[in-house]
Amino acid sequence: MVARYERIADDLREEILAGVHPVGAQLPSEAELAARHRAARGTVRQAVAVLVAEGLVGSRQGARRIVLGNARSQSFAELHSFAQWARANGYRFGGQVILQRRRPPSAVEAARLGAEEVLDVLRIRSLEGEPVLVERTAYASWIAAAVEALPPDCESVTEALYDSSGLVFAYGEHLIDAVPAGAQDARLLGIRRGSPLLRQRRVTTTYEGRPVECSDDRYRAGSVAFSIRNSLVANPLVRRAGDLHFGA
Amino acid sequence: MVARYERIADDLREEILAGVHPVGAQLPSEAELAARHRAARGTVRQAVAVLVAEGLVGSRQGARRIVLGNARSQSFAELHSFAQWARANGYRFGGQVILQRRRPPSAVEAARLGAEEVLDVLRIRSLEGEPVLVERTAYASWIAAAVEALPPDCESVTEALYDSSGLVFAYGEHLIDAVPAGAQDARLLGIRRGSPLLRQRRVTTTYEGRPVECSDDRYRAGSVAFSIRNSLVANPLVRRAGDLHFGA
DNA sequence: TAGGGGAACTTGTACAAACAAGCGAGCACC
DNA sequence: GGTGCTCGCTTGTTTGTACAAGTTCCCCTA
Repeated sequence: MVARYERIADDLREEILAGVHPVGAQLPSEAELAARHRAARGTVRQAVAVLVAEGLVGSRQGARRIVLGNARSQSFAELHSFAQWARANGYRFGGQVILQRRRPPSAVEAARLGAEEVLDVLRIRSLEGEPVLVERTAYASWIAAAVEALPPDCESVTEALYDSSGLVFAYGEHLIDAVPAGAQDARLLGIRRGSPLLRQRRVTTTYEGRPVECSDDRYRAGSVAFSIRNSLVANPLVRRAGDLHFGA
Repeated sequence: MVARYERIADDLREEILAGVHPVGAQLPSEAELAARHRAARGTVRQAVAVLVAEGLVGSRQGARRIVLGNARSQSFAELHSFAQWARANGYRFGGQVILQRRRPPSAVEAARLGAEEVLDVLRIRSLEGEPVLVERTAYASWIAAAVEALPPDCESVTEALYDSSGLVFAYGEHLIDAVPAGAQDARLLGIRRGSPLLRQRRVTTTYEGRPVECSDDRYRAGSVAFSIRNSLVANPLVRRAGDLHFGA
């Protein structure tokens, strides 16, 4: 059973992606959408809020909403799971465990995962036949056994862990920066040492807030980029119009 | 006049940051919060939604909300404006225009800005006295004159343009990846050619959806990282495949 | 013609009420 | 002991109403 507002949001999104509402155009008013879908205004507002959060639509008090983009920007799953992202975008991809062992956690890992022992896994991932990603993940000990049970060439660890243990990765914190390739990175990716890599460090937790893994993913430059669409609305500027008449 | 739900959200955020609700702990129920603040449940829900969107709090049906983090994540202003980010974090910073000229737009810029001519500005930015950022921005012609009127060592272009023209950067689309430093990058940042740089390309528009600028910012590795906190429910960040013609 | 004043429209905030759906703890039963 | 079930609590969805606040555009006036 999908919620009413989700169906309305889906309808609207589809219209936007189909070009019914081109970029820069105005969306129908809440009242009109409410009438069209025979829903209360609150429900329509909830639907539009979804699109605003996705960055597809811009909204400000008093003016009609406008269309900001027409590309589907997608979900947590894509950001978290290389496999889900690659599959959703129709890429050929693969993965291979290079090294896997239990060891005591580093100071950072101990603080993040709160574990006495972690399962350290080194994976290499490929896209369209080319190696693009070196993944170093430390799993909390309570999930280690399930990870060890996976085949070394497991395509999607996220999905495999869900199937085998019902584990759901629900929240993540990500740090993105650039680093030069180390000796091991260079060998695994087939590039020169010191080449630029896009690094994504993350900590993932379950719904209950229990930390699951702590990972350091390094992408070959040019293979992958991160995209963000955002707006002032979520974090309003402190200044207000009115300075306008006096300022310069 | 601040909205009621914003005050409630601020209160809650403050409590979380102060450690009243430590990471992993449960938040008071909506009913309790409503009683405490003498507000309707809907208002409280709106307040909590803010924190959920910020990634501070996790929420799922049936269970009490839990605290996910105790650090504020990046705001739009911080992501958009180097100066505002640096100031908010208490860093010493500076800026200097290296080159500024009008020129015809590239194909990409023409498509994104819809202009016949752009103002091309090359800026270098420093943090704690060290040069960390090379900024190449193409401004749409309708704002070019205002940009040219700014002093070459203008600290915050965003704020200066707001003061002089009432211009507000409202929406942004950002692409983040890693690239090797070119000859000019290397010279300006005082690093070796080929060193890793964290690149943030962005297009910014006004409230009306009118494109203002198209920029290519390159950070020295190690100087800056982007941080994102997300959940299964909502997240703003998306991964994109390489070979990225910007915005296509 | 330029500018001010409104009126109509549109989104934002707040309250109240009701039901649906999921979670967790405790209880009874085997 | 453990398994399954029920019940109360909590969050999710939906509707309705009222007012506040900002935008847009037309019309009237100077």
